[in-house]
Amino acid sequence: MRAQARQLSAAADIHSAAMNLAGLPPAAGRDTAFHASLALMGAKLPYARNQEIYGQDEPAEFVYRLVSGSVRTYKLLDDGRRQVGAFYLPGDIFGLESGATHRFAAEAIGDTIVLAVKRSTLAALAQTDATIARELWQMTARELDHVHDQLVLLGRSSAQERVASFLVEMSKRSQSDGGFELPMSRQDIADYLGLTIETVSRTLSQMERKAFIELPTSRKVRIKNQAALSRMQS
Amino acid sequence: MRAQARQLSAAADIHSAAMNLAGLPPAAGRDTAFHASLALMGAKLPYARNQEIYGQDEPAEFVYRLVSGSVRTYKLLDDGRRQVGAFYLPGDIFGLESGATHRFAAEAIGDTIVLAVKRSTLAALAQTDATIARELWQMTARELDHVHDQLVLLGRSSAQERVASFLVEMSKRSQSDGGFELPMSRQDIADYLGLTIETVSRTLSQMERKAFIELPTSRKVRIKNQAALSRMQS
DNA sequence: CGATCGCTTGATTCCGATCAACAGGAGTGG
DNA sequence: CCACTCCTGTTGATCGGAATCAAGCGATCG
Repeated sequence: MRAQARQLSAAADIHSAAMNLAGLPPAAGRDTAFHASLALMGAKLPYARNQEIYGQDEPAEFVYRLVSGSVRTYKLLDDGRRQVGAFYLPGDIFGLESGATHRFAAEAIGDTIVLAVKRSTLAALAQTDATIARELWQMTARELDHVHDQLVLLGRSSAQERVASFLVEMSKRSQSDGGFELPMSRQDIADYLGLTIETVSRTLSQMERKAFIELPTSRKVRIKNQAALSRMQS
Repeated sequence: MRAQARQLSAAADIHSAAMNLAGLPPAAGRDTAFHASLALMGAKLPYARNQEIYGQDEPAEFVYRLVSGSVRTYKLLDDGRRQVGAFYLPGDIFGLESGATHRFAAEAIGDTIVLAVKRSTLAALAQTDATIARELWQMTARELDHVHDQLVLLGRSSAQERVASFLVEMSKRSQSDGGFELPMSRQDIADYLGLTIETVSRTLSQMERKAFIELPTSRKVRIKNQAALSRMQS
């Protein structure tokens, strides 16, 4: 994070606001005043595969908008067990905290570019602009909704249901026609769903055997029977 | 909820602001401007044991502060599986949503009294008062933190770890010296921890046999070895 | 071309679920 | 007051789904 801080200052100097706006994919509900502000104020930062963006319990200095690549957030237990909190795809905001520190660590899954904005800047904006304040709140509330769904998944669902839900979620978020790419490994998926890699792998194979999905490569998924998959979610 | 709406209007007429402020137990971090406003504007509402306060996906018209009794929020799956999202104790706020509807249902566990405040009132306040806006956001963020911990519990912890965490959490929140009361049933605990009643019961018995806790009655817990319990949490 | 990494598949184990029985209260009505 | 039922919780026996242990298979890369 020390090296990153240096990078950030450099990037802020180099990139103009206009440049930072470029290349962002359109996404529903994302063309808000808040998002616009983010783009105007942010500095582009590159992260390599598996590089830490911030650590658990680190001061939350920046908020991030994912430009390209993908990100996972997670908590680690002493004995190495890991719980992935969320995956972020291009256009997503992450690292937004109301408190002082990040409760989850964040890592780039593949090579990734993010737009980083100082939290203090947003806080100042929110102080005078009720719209910004509301959008910050809504963003946290949306995360809460998502994690609430995850609760049901982890607490009361079978392996099949978890994997089905995961595929449906990823499919939706990738607005893909004819298959989508999974940026994360089987281990990432397992740690997200509270399963083991073996169970995830087996369940996917099983779904392929039933012709609900197709796996041209291990990272590429094509849903062949959306209805069946949706029914599996429960 | 139809009957309750009538009750609310009546209560708002009857109870004065001063009356509503009475009898609230002091709680850390709760003497905020927001809480004060809540008390001033709220109407007291009584709910009987197991009575619904609001349903899942119902419009979020009110925000609640628990005066006495206790509340559980939960999601229900088609086949009857239930995931309890949280338990609320006197002094806690619940039912706060940023979106239009409640994502979890809420029920009184025992006989309960709540203070209900119109969401629109808070929204109006937040529009002009950045402090209120920030407190609403923080409240949602605190829920998010809690649910994040719950994620790790449900995704990556053993039955023993879950029950130990639950006891430690309840103990803290009940600021009890010499044991505390569990307002909720074994089924409630099981649905909160993603376990079955049998497993919860067995695990508690086991902890009692190891002399980590004492169970004078099934609803009363006394922690005899805090250190051991904390170590079990993982 | 050997080595490593990510993934899949098979065999076995084990933790928690399920099925089942029973005990202790609380509430009800005779 | 007792007899009854209902409800909640505990405990035992068995089962099953996912974890664990283990092996092997490409693909990628130095």
